[in-house]
Amino acid sequence: VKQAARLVRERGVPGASVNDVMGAAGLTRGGFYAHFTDKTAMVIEALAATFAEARTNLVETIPEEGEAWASRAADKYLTEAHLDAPGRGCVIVAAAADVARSEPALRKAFQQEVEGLVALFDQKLSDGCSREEAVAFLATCVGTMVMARAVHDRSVAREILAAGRRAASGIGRAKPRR
Amino acid sequence: VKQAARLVRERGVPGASVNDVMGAAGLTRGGFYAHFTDKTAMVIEALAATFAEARTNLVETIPEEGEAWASRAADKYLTEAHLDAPGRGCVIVAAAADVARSEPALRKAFQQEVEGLVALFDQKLSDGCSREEAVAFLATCVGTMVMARAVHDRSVAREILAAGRRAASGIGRAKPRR
DNA sequence: TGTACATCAGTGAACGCGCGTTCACTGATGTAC
DNA sequence: TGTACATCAGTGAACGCGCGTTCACTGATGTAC
Repeated sequence: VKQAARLVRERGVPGASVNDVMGAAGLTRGGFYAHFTDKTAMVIEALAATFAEARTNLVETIPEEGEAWASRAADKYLTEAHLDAPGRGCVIVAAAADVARSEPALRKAFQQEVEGLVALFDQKLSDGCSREEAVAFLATCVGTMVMARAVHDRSVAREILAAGRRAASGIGRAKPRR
Repeated sequence: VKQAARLVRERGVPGASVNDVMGAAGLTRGGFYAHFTDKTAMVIEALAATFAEARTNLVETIPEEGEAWASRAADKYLTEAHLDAPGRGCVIVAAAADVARSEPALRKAFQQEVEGLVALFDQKLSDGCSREEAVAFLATCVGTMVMARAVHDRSVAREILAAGRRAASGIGRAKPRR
């Protein structure tokens, strides 16, 4: 029944209506409250599922560490395939702006998931890098995808993705001494 | 009548209802179509107004160039004041995800505005920097603010802002030689 | 093995509400003569 | 200067629609005896 995860990513939190989620699961609207207390509860469960997916895709699947990890993760995340498949992509890109306008319960759940992801990133970047760089890596990836999705022409989207890939890849790199 | 600009940034595109915009302007719902052909047309005008604001705040107001500009612009953009005042803040943060799900006309207008802003950033970064770095600068700032807004605790938001500030400030910097 | 009953996921109609848009209208303004 | 008329921003009721949620219900399942 977590078609919710797909619809939240495709259409945002307000766009993922109870009707449509239940319909996508082959059920009718009324039965919803046998599974969730609330629409918010559904969104929170969808967050958990999609962040788990992200952990698998970006951390468990990429064996490298440090700079090499950052480079491979950025290359995997900032692709046209990801651009074109929001329903199977990053939930932060799709829903963070909605979460920002939502009730504290949802924001709390979101924060917890983000912190978990940052902790994993930090571990991967490890040597010589701080949590700060893990956060910056995530923010750069998210910002890049948000902008690439919003733009009209494919060529412009590609330019944005390329710029983001370069910037994010460099984050694990030892800092210039100056 | 561009209270629209404020409401789009506070509540997103679907959240800025025709009723509320007209109400905020002291008018009633029916008169809307004497000013705009469409809700989309209103959003497009709101975009134009808010991007103009951004150009003033981040380019015209900051005389420095190159690395110093990036540093000052990031410090100005990634503040708690901006975090707390979405209605007077960056429209990309508030609405890019909505634009990504909207009709081509809106996406086209958004793209044009983004390109204008990137061109200005590029000019400011000028020596030794490419358009690519102007794009990365913008993406990093946007991603940072999006995440900082969505998180629940002030302390976490502050951490994210600080990380973004550091990453964005470094973007005008001469690259390490390696 | 066979009957009686409790459980509970799922149904579908209904609720009150806000949305974007339309439409016949009002009433102040400005021009024409 | 004074009357007649066109313009058009703004009004407020109405439209069809989809939203989240509720509620009495159905019907398959599993347990108790």
